[in-house]
Amino acid sequence: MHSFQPLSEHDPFACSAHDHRRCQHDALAAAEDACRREGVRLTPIRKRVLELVWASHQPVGAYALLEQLAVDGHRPAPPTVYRALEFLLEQGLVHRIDSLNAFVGCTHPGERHRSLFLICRACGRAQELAAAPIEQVITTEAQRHGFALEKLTLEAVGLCHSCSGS
Amino acid sequence: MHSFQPLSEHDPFACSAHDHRRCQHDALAAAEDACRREGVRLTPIRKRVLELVWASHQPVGAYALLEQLAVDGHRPAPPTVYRALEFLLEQGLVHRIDSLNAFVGCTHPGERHRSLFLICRACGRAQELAAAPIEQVITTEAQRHGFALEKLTLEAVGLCHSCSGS
DNA sequence: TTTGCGACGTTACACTATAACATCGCTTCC
DNA sequence: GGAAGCGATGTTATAGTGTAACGTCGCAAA
Ligand SMILES: [Zn+2]
Ligand SMILES: [Zn+2]
Ligand SMILES: [Zn+2]
Ligand SMILES: [Zn+2]
Repeated sequence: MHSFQPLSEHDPFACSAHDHRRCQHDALAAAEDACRREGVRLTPIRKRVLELVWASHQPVGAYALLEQLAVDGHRPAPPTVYRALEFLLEQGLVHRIDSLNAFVGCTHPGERHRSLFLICRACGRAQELAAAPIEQVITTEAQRHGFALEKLTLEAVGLCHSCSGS
Repeated sequence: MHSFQPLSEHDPFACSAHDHRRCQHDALAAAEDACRREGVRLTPIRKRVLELVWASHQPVGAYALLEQLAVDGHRPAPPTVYRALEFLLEQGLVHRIDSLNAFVGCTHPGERHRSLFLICRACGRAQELAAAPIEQVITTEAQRHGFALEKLTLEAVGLCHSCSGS
């Protein structure tokens, strides 16, 4: 077996039709593995932030995370949660959604990848898709202009199948 | 002849190799046309903000615009510049770069289009490319997941040909 | 003249993010 | 053991981005 638990593939927009506890649990297990493998520390705060990010498929803002942490009894200051998020970003365990100033759990931790996010403006949920085909087109286009691509932000906003009533 | 002055096509990364006064002038002329055509008012403030956005090919933040406006003698409050930007966005005269919280002049005003932005992390300049081919791929991919796409954020960060020293 | 309306002024505030420095616990090295 | 180093977190303050709410002003329609 390889070292990462593959997260179960499912449709995050299928609201009640999936066992999200399992999403959350698997994500935490995969994160433990990834950190052990990388020799970095998934400290209690970092783990708790990741758990909160995985509370749903809706990207969540840093200050919303702070409020959730406050429920635990602590009331940490902003740098605490931003440092945890920075760590999780570096380890590829969460993604930042630029168009929302929010963070969402990565569904493919441990794999080098770029992502396209489908973000429903009604329910707020986001789905992460592998951007490989699009990445190829964009890389080619960039090269045509002599541009060396490093980072890519691909975010689509619209209506998911649940919210468009189909 | 059609009603929009087509903006001159050139490479915004070719630093000193283009007459940027002309970029700026043409953009303002095209904006005048577009607003007259739409029956909306390009007021002095709106026009001045657009002119400032077009001061370079570098996306510029709202508060940087405020500082520039202050040089004119006025010192408007934030809502003034945000309202101008909102108008310019609605009219398709500027774009917002989500990954930078900044605004840049549209090089294809009056045409329905989606854009891919190439953003150089060294010189800060951005180039707007027509995203039509990529848009097609993404729309198809979204439809496969029952997702009705409405808005698209496509932003690539890297090094432009001038800054990569070639 | 009155009414309505769009644009702008003004004040205050909400939300997002980081700089700078202190503390604490652990490991390493002597 | 004690000193030094270092990563993680605590703490305080502040920077940067964006909006709500309400008032004013000028113009045009009725
Ligand atoms: Zn789930
Ligand atoms: Zn939805
Ligand atoms: Zn130019
Ligand atoms: Zn450059």
